Amino acid sequence: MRIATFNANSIRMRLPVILPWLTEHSPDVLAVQETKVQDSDFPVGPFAELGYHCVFKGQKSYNGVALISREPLADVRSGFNWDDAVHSPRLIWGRMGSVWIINTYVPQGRDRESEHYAGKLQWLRDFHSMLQREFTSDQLIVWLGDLNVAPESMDVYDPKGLDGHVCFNAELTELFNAVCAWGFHDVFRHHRPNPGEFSYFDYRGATIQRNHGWRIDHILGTRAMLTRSQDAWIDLEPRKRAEPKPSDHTFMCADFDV
DNA sequence: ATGGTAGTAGAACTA
Repeated sequence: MRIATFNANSIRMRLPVILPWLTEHSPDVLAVQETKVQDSDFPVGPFAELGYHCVFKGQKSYNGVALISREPLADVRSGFNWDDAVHSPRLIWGRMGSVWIINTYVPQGRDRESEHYAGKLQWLRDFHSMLQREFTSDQLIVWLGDLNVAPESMDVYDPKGLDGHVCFNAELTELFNAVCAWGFHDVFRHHRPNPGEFSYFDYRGATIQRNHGWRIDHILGTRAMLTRSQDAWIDLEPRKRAEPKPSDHTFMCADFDV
């Protein structure tokens, strides 16, 4: 089973990137964040032509998540509570056979002093509660998406200069590790232990050429998924190209013997 | 360099 994640920064603008990538890499499931489209306007047709099914929860302009899969997903839910209007465009999950796929777009937080950062921390606590309520850690579960957390110093290009950022600080790391202690392991890092591997590069400042990136997109798995994982990688090619226009994030992908 | 770029909007906002 091949599972991938991609923050599209508008799924409609990114169709020329996503559709060829699906054809080339044939993931069983692609989790997308920042679709930036309300459900009535989601571009299901182009994915159907490639044989992919879509479930999604979005809104105008901001946020929005989707799961794009070869086979239809079962037991699809979004938000912390079914169809919750506030949280749904950031959380959608479903089941593919015995494997649960949880796709999240964790709030970025804007700045440390804002209520948005406090909301980010609360969002992670609510997510933790959802895990405890809905799942057990002995299940086959993948948690992936744009988590807006760089867990370790090696996950940012300048750990000294960026320390304290809303996506890279000790308080956030502690909370993130507490959520992961429920039962999630870093599948990407397990297979790629070396520094310098990033999934996000700011549009501003030729960051991709200098490898000035962040690893804030993640593929995590319960112990049972980690032991079944075979490989994981980041595909930088779509971010490097000028055309078709890239997202500021790129694809992370993992293979599992399931 | 409190800048820079991109997307959604159709002026600011979010990232």
